[in-house]
Amino acid sequence: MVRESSKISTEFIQTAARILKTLGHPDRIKIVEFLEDGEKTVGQIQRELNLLQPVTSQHLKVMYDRNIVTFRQKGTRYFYSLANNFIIKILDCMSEVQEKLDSGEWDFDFSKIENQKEAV
Amino acid sequence: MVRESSKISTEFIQTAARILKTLGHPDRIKIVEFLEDGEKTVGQIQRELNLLQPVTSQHLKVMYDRNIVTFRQKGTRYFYSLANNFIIKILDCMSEVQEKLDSGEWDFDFSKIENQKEAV
DNA sequence: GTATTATATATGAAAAGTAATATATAATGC
DNA sequence: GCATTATATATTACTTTTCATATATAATAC
Repeated sequence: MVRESSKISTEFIQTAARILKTLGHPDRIKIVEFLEDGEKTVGQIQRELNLLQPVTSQHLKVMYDRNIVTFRQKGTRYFYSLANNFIIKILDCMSEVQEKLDSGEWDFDFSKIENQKEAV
Repeated sequence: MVRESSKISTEFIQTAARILKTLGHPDRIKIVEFLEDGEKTVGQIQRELNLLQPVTSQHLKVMYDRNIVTFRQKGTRYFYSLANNFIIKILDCMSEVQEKLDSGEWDFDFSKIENQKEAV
């Protein structure tokens, strides 16, 4: 459970950075969390998150291009699902952190980073 | 170890997105990984990653603003260190995934997402 | 006090990401 | 075939990020 300081490979760092960056959007986190429940159509996702259809498709396309989600097509429906275990790991990680925060075991100064104007 | 599907709160999603996005840069992942070893000065980080000094400071400033790193000043030296446990969790997560990939237990199509031109 | 070292800040250009509007495509129901 | 439904793609304006160059600041060594 505790990290052994085995260096992360350069190759994996590239990939990980790409994935973390892509998941660094609230709606995309919500989408993958929703998909953890099982495959969903674009319409289901759109309604669940209250997004515009093209925006939903755009997020899914970006995530498909980066190997975060995959899909199967059935008629006019596209059923999207999570493409790999890394994503599930990240979701697990977020859940664990949320629990620690909820239980008060960890503290986190949300105010410090939210709704903050970008720098550099 | 297996995720209980307790919804992640909207508030935390905002924060998590911010953090994931910020860590979504190869050099920044390398920096936090280096910091896991203990606090480091800007110069140490710069030399370790072979970056320009202002670029190093810029990365550190962005991460400071988003509560990923913190620092103490001693003379002209700034000693940076990790600011919270969430970051360590993410590093753990990446290590675990790397191990699974190395061991062949998991497979991941790196080619699919690397050096790829952006889409929308 | 002058030079040097360590680091921060300012600025600007180029690249990437975001979100909206409009349009295309393709399957389905009638 | 025609309308409808589900989704993708194109385009564009806007915002943010990234990286480099230049400069400022402040402590230290001499």
